[in-house]
Amino acid sequence: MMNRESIVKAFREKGLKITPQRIAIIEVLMEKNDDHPGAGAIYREARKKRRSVSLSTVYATLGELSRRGIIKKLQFDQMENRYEGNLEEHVNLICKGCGKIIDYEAPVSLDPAKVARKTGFQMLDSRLEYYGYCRECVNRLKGKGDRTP
Amino acid sequence: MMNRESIVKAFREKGLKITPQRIAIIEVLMEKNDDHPGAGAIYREARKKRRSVSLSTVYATLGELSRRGIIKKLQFDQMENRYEGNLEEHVNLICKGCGKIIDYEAPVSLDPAKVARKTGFQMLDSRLEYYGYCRECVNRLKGKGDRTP
DNA sequence: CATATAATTAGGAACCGTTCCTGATTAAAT
DNA sequence: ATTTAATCAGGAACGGTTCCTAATTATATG
Repeated sequence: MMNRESIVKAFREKGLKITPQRIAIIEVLMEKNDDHPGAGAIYREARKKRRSVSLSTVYATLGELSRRGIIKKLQFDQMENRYEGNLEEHVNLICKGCGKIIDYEAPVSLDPAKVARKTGFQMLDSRLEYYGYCRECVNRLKGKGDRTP
Repeated sequence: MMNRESIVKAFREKGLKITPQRIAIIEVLMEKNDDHPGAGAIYREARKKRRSVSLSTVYATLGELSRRGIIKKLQFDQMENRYEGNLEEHVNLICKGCGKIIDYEAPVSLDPAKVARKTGFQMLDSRLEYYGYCRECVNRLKGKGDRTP
């Protein structure tokens, strides 16, 4: 995750304006990075810092950030999309119970050159996710007679 | 991918009824397995076999099949969800140009025991995807001056 | 084969996170 | 201070998916 100054600098260099709303959103992203927050949570947190932030501004800013590769957008169908600042290749462990997302560092990347040779496919970005239950949810579901949570 | 008979058998065993609509949907899934078709495509193909298939029946049947682990539902946000019969652990190479999904067999699985020991997370199912451009789209985008497609 | 019953079907309404659209506002450069 | 291009807020629109209901149908049983 970049720090606030480097993001502001990147914004200026791209010709993007530094607005109080964007500052608030960026701060939320950094403070809540471990939570992999969704647009809704970012909106609620950003409004605590500055009341005049609209949901469309949050979406616009998150779109700008992810389009420029400053953050990564994790897209889901059943669950709202989430955002993360950790751009290193890693596995996301996603809890089906509470939605928590845990970063797990592990060397599971494919060799792009080998993939291209075998299939002609040019890899750009990856999505490595395992779904299951986090420690807390496993404990919570135990004792309820739920053998296979 | 199971064959038609084994799916029909599994249906009977679960107490699910064998209807012409379901037969049509299952046949489409087997014939178009390599396409990783979405609900819309399955609906259109199934109607060719039997006119009296509704979209809601397609969704209901696909839901039944994936809930029972007979097929796997690949969920997306921007793209319609897709379904696949290949239940072996593999990587899906997903083309941003045309939506094609290529199955790539590679040993990229994590060790569930090690993950559980380090994080307490109980892994259930995985999602290993790489996004990029397939051979055809790379060729198509070349010559358009599009250096980085 | 007739009947009872539980399950499935068709069609449309509802859902909801996300995107799009507009006029009003604001930051940045000169 | 002025100009101009970009951003903001609010709400409408979107679209794949899910939910809902009455009508239909498959299956088991005698």
